Amino acid sequence: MNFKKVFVAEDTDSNNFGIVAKLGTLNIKEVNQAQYCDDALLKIKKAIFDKNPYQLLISDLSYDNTYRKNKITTGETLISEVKKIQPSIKVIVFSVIDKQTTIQSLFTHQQIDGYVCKGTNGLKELERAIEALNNSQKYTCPIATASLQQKNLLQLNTYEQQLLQLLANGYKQSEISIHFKKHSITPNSVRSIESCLSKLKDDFNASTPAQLVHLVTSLGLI
Amino acid sequence: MNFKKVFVAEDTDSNNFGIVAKLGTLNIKEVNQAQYCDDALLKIKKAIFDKNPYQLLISDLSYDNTYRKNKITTGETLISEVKKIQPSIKVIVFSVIDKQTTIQSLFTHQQIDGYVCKGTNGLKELERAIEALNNSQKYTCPIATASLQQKNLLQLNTYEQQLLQLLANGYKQSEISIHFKKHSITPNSVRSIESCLSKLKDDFNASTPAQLVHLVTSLGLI
DNA sequence: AGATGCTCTGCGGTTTTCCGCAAGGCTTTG
DNA sequence: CAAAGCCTTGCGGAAAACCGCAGAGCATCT
Repeated sequence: MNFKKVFVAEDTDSNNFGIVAKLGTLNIKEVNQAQYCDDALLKIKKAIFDKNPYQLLISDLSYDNTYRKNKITTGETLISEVKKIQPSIKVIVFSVIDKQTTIQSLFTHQQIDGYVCKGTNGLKELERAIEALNNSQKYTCPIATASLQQKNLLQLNTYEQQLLQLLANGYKQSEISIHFKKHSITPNSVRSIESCLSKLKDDFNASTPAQLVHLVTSLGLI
Repeated sequence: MNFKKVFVAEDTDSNNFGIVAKLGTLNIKEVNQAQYCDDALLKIKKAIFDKNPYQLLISDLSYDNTYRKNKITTGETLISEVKKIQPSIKVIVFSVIDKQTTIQSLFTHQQIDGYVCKGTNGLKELERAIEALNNSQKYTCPIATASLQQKNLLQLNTYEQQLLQLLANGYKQSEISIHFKKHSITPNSVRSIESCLSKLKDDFNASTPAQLVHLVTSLGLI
């Protein structure tokens, strides 16, 4: 089976134009696009209604919603909504994000069929992904694969994330303790919070709370 | 004067393809491109040597240098090097970055002619920029203009940047003091460092050093 | 020259963080 | 059931950060 009708959801017009132009060279008859998730969903709905649905959705993850109020604001939500009305559609995510957790979550929770990182060879990888899907295979580009395979040493559980988030928001250890008690999150003694932070500083090779927060912030872990 | 020969330096192929395709629709005869700064400089040199130089350079700012060792790694350096060998060339920067300091610095130190932020309407803005340059005007897209016009309340001087950088790198106040003394940066007493941090926390509405570091990190100020 | 204002600096006391220690609770193991 | 192991918690002392105060140094103004 070869894709004949593909939809591209991507807000940045230079990227959008580039993807659509590339798909034009791949013997795909019909390529349409939207720069907003709401538009994308509408057009995909319309195609179903017209009994000529899209076979493949290529979607970005983050969208600029500054100048328009959109119901759907992220690629993940768009994919979820599209799958509700058309479960059979194939989905490739095309994004700059190469975070292990993000990619994993999309394959697990949204059952996407491919993940390609934008970059120097993004379009070439996208072409490979489409080929793979044509052969009923899933596809992850090399960068995404590398990310998925790396040992997740630097990953935070929910408790650690909450703790660091509060720390980053200016809470003192004693205030974090109070907050945890109020929300029944355990352990919640000041001593335990101290220990956890001490362990995290060890893990991340940080010598101060400030450095720890700097690291997890730049790594996008909180 | 209308541009006949334009060079595009942009590492992400989907963007690159999009820009080149767009320029193709704008009655520009010759458009060439590179995905690495070193290549870009080489090709621009070659064009001068062939007595058929480029009239306009459209360049990104950040380049992926993971899989190749390049001499020139940033757009700013590329522009600087290109201007050395061809001062008359016009330059438009096309980047996602919308930070006031970055944009200002490029107009001041590199004498660029236009700045366009990638985004929903990036390509349209790029077209306007080219038009403006054709009329011997400089151009900044609306997003960049907005960024330039906003009061720079949240901006750091060199001293503050250095201080916060050290803090983010795990230095204690006493260690920062020692470091400043070693590098003859004043004021360098622990008390002065305390005061400066206290003032910064006030400015940024932060109650702990950790929160302060979180804020300046997410705002991209360090 | 003296008065004024400013920043930088050191001191001392309070608050917060850090860290080892030991008691209590819970589960696992023999 | 007791022994062992692990986690949680509180305590106490050391280290670091915080903050007001006052003196020193320097430039400006009268």
